[in-house]
Amino acid sequence: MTQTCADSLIVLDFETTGLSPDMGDRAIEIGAVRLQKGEVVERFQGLMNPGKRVSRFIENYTGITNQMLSSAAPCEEVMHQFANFIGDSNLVAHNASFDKRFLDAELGRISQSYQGQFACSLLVSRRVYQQAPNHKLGSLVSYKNIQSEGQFHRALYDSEMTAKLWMAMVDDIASQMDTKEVPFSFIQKLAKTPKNKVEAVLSKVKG
DNA sequence: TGCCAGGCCCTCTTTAGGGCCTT
Repeated sequence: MTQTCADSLIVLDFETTGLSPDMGDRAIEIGAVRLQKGEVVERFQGLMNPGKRVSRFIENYTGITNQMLSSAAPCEEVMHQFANFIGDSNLVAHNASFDKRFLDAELGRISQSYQGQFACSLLVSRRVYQQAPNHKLGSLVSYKNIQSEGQFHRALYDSEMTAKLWMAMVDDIASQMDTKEVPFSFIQKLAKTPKNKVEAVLSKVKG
C-alpha cells in the first residue's frame, strides 16, 4: 500500500546540548506528535538527563535548566519509550538532517533502530514558500498565519508547530495538484527538486 | 576554559566559498 499523508506520521523535534552528536552532544528533550488524516492524534514529550551539564547558552535558548534535567529520566529510558512511540511510522522534522543525526545517535546507544523514512519540512518549505522572508520555523509559522501561543525551542511545542506547518504545506501542494491526497514519497521527491522546476513538477502531476 | 558540525543551496561555481538552518 502506498504511504500517503493520510497515514500515520510522526513529527518530532529534539532539544540538545549542542549541534553535533559526533562531538559528544546529547539529547535533552524529545517532543513529537502523531498525525493521522491531518490531525494530531497522539503526543510524546520527555525531558532526559544527558549525564552532563548543559551550557548557559542552552539554558537560555531552550529554557531547560540543569536543575530540571537533574531530576529527569536518563536518555536511555526516554529513548526506549520513544522508539516504541514511533514504531515504523515515517518521520518529519524541521531541518531533518539535524534531528536524524541525534535520533540515530541516541537510538544507537541503546541498540534500537527505526524503519520509517525522514522528510524535511525546511527543504519542502524552500520549494513551496520561495517568497517567505526566511525558512526558520518561527518565521514560517508567522508567514502562514499559524496560531502560536507557546514557547518556541521546547521540543513538544516546536513539533506541534512543525506539524501545523507540514499540514499547511500539504494542503497548498494538494491545491496546486488539484488532488486531495499527496503521497509522502512525492513530498520527499519535491524536497530534492531544483527550486526553478517545482512549479513545472506540480503542473505536470496536475496535468 | 574554550572550542567544536553537517547538509543544502546559491553564485562573483564546479579544482570554492559562504549563507542558511538546526541546538
